[in-house]
Amino acid sequence: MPAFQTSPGMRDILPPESERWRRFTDIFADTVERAGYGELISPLLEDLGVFTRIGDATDVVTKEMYDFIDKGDRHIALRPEVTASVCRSFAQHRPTTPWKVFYSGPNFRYERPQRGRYRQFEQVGIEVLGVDDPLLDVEVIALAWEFYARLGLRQVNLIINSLGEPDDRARYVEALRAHFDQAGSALSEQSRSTLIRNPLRVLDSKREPDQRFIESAPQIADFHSPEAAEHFESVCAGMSALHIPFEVEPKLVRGLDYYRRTIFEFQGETLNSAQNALGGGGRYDGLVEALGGPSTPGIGFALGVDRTLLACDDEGVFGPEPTELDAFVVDVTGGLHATEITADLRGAGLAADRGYDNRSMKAQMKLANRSGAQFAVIIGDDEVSAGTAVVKPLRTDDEQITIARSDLIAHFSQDTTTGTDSS
RNA sequence: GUGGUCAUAGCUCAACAGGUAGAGCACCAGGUUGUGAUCCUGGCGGUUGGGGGUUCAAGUCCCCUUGGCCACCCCA
Repeated sequence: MPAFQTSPGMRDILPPESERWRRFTDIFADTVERAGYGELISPLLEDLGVFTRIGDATDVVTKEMYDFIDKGDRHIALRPEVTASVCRSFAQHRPTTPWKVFYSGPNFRYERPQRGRYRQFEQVGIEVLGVDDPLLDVEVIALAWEFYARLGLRQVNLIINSLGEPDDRARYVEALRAHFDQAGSALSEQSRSTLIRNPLRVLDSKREPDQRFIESAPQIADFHSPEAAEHFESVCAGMSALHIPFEVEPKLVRGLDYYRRTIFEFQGETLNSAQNALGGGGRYDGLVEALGGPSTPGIGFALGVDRTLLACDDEGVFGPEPTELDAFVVDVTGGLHATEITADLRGAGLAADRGYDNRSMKAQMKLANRSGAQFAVIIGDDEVSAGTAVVKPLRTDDEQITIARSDLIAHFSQDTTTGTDSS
């Protein structure tokens, strides 16, 4: 056992898995940049107050926050999510609207880790501030949908709901409270304490005794104001126009208190664990104001990288891809020639690696094979005295050839431009 | 935070009812006097997560501790 290991819920992402992570964020960035979103790079640390605005009834704020006092007596927290930071940034810089941004990076929540749930976890997401249009809701959801499609994921279920305007939501919460109060002690103990803090969340309970009360609970749709109902109808109509399959789930409430009106969640069909939420989001029209900015509508989503990748594993899509090398230089004359040749190849824009420590030819050829390189470039005493190099194909049965050292770069440049074009 | 379960070589696992640790893969070296991916041979590698206890004897039983996983909770 090593002297040190990662602390709970933290882990190293090693190659080749890390390459897949980067490709994941690259594809995400490409997807949303084509829709007019620009990247916002915001701090991992914020004033604690930025996050307490998320809502004091959410566990994310009350018990999962990593916070500390810094040397200047400021109360600082590691971000548990990014939406609040985006709104803080908007309130601080007052960019012109619509402000369409995306982000990717780590977030921190102090929870008990398990598969698909870590204390440091990666999310990608987008946020749009300053637009009330329900067709923006459609665009936002559709971009997530498109991203899943680009990864190759097929077994993803989209569920949506509307929490109504703040007043609708408040009336609904009271109705729920009254409903569950009737149940009295028949309700599970945990749900009874949840009921005091946040009646909406009782709908999330998976405990058996609660189920029949959840079944018979009032429906949010009955509390929608005409405006909220119209907004939601437009969202559904837009989704249908794009032929994106979705399901309206009246019991979907989501965890963060700032949500208003449209909310949605993507669930992985193949993930039968409790951590099946691949991503989710919704409208949070009051959040910028709560952070000291002007009254501004907002909507966005966040997608969990870990869980999405787990779903990809289950579907056998978007696997790690081995790094591609054009050449691996085997030099059994001490290594100085390999130093020159790899530098030349790399300088010409080719991908080249080499063996070290002047190991035996057999050992270096094994490395060459394992490296995934297309060709081995072999330098021995004969080649040095003749001023040549041996080029041996490693992926085909073609014969190796001997060419002049001076022709090496030209040979490879030609071969790779006419050869495998992976783009 | 609560409950359950597990922890043996770098990885995946084995070791009858307590008797002093083994395989496959990986890695290294040879078989092939310059040439990998196959095959054969050999080698490296573990104070059995850590600490304490019971016993003549503990990977195996008991307690504590650390960590993983699962469920609750919550969410990505």
